[in-house]
Amino acid sequence: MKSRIERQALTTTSFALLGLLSIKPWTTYELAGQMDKGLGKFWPRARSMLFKEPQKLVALGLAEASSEHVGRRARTVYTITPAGRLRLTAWLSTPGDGPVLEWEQLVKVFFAESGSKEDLLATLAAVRSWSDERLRYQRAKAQTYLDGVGTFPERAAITSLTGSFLAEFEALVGSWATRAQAIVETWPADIHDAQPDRRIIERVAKGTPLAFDD
Amino acid sequence: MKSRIERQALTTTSFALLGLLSIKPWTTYELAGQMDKGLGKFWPRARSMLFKEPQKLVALGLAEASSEHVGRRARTVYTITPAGRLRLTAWLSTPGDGPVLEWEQLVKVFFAESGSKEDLLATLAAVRSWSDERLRYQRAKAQTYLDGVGTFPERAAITSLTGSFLAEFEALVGSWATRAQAIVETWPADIHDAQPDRRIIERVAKGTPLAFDD
DNA sequence: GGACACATGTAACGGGTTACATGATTTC
DNA sequence: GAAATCATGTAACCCGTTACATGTGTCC
Repeated sequence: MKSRIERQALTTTSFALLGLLSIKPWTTYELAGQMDKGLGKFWPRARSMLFKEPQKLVALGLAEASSEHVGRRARTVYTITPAGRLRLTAWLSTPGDGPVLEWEQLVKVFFAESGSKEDLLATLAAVRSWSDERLRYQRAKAQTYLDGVGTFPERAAITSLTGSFLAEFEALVGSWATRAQAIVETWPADIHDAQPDRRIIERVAKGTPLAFDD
Repeated sequence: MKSRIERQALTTTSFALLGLLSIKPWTTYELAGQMDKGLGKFWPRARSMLFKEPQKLVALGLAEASSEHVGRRARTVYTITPAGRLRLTAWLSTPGDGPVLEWEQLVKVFFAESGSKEDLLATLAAVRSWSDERLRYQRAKAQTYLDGVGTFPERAAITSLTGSFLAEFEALVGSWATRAQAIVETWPADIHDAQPDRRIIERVAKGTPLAFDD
């Protein structure tokens, strides 16, 4: 009979951490930083997860923990084991799930008829701000690579793929919001009376390059 | 001292259900169907949630439940109350969270160096399939509106906004995958040796219209 | 030497998932 | 009339969150 820990299946979160460890050893705090900067943009998890998960990896022999000291306070550094690398490689050869989007603001847009036109415009403005801020960050990060001061230059081939997706996604969110704002402006105060823009529906139906134009 | 139920704050999931009820009364099963078709694309939840949440709404007086019978089996129909409408309207005037993306396949791309080039190309091919399938669905749905047989024609002004975002997002995912495939093809078998494409990084840094071109 | 940001965790709770169970309806 | 599919739920489990607690450098 297997112990509890052994039975637990590894989650995508486990592999995300294992993947980071495959790059170099990290303290838990550094791991959290990586989550904010890169990985967390497409696999977001709370900080506290990053304290629990590595312990599971250690219990399974996929990582090792070592204690360091800062003053009289301890901290833990995690290192991947050969077994961990094998497990990670095996995982990469299995199919993964497609993108899952969770967007509260869009839920509010979807039910906008129960609110005022101003509410809807305010939500769209917030969407634009979100996009602007994210893009500012993403651009700055790309610039560090051009300046030769990027964090992991040896990984730039890969991270430019994921990074460019993120930038395009954030740009799409922003340009969609701008277009939506322009459309909603033309609507009457009572959203129930708004008429659909047939051109938009046609573009979706035809699959014509839904574009960043205008 | 308040009872447990009263104290529980409503979640976005609660409001999503309340929003659906604001359109018309539904059985739980129909609610689940709506999740698959529309809302679930940007607020995905398991079916079982849709049985628990409405009970909370009823306990708070925001909805009412009535029992119908099909054969000797009972089913529940939920209807929104005036208090429920007020609550929904109030919610719409508060700010919402920005998009949250969770994408396991992109995690696999991010750690592709630990796997083979074939693994990476397989993942990218799966991304394309995902995009193709979703777009097929989205296009068909848009076509029903052009044909005048859409489910809620009176809501078309709103749903064409959310629907066009979804279509553009799915198209972006697909075109990104295609471009990534082309780039990865040029890489050596050992991904560690791959050289970054400087043009991509420049485009992100400049914020130049990251486009669907090529 | 007080304030404040940075660093390092723990504990409890609950939203959400997977798995299970079973009744109706249609198909052939 | 068996099989497959649609319809309607329940229950247990756990991943992930929020809230809490406390140590360490640094700025002025």
